[in-house]
Amino acid sequence: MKNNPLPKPTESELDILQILWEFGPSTVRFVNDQLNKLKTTGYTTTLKIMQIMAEKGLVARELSGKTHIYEAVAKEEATQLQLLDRFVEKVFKGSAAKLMLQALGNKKSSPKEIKQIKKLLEDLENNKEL
Amino acid sequence: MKNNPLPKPTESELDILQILWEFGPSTVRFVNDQLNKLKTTGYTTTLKIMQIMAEKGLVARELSGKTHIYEAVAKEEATQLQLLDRFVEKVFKGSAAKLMLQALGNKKSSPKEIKQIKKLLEDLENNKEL
DNA sequence: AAAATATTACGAAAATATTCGTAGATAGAC
DNA sequence: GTCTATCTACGAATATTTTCGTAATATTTT
Repeated sequence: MKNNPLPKPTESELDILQILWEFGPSTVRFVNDQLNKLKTTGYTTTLKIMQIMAEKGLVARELSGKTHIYEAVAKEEATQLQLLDRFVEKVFKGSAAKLMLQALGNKKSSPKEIKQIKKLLEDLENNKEL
Repeated sequence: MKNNPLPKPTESELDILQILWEFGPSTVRFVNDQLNKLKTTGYTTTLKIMQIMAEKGLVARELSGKTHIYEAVAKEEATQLQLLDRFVEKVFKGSAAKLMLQALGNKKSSPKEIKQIKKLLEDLENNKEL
């Protein structure tokens, strides 16, 4: 029994995962309709990518009548974290702090979000271990 | 006179930019040697990518004797920010706060870095505009 | 100057990702 | 049943990125 880590999704695959995360198990038709709110994509293109994702194990599918229902196997937080690690490594040479300083300094965050982050920082300061 | 925004660098291009940012203007030979500390890459491969980067405007080059000296045109902070924007959009659907919560919760940051971030957050709270 | 060494230019091959046409299968409407 | 709409499978075409072989040019060594 294989237990390989899931591969890094490509950009198109990530678009599809976002939809499956948001709406739960879906048909290709539904996913394609959602995708087309952002960019035009042919039905067979979406189908093909979802088939590839199934081969890679990023999604699972189950037959329901004549159509397949696709479900994300890659979990949202785990995938985000995997991509974040890579991104920090590649772009910020491993310095998550530098990333955050740039993100905070240049993006508007709501006061509520800022409070949330401050609280987390205090927790981090008090509790060296998390 | 053109003033187009610089294109998003590919992964290999980013590896090269990191070296030029760190060491300043360099020859292909030097960049390739540095790259080979991370992964094996043939000299002509590095040369080709740097030539493409010059076409795109990501780097500039100047002849010095027989060799070219390449220099980053894309600035480090601006490039990081450009990539960060894209990344937040694609992976976190635009929520920088969510990204930071994940990054803070899962990465170790030094106390000094945490203080730095806290200070920035206070500035953000006091001064709605930055 | 000839030989050895290092560099650039060019283009093609390989690897990866994306797009879509076409054919065949299935389900529902008539 | 037959017709129509929808879906899947398959493979090929396109696009992008990465890799590298080869030839031409220039520099250094002997």
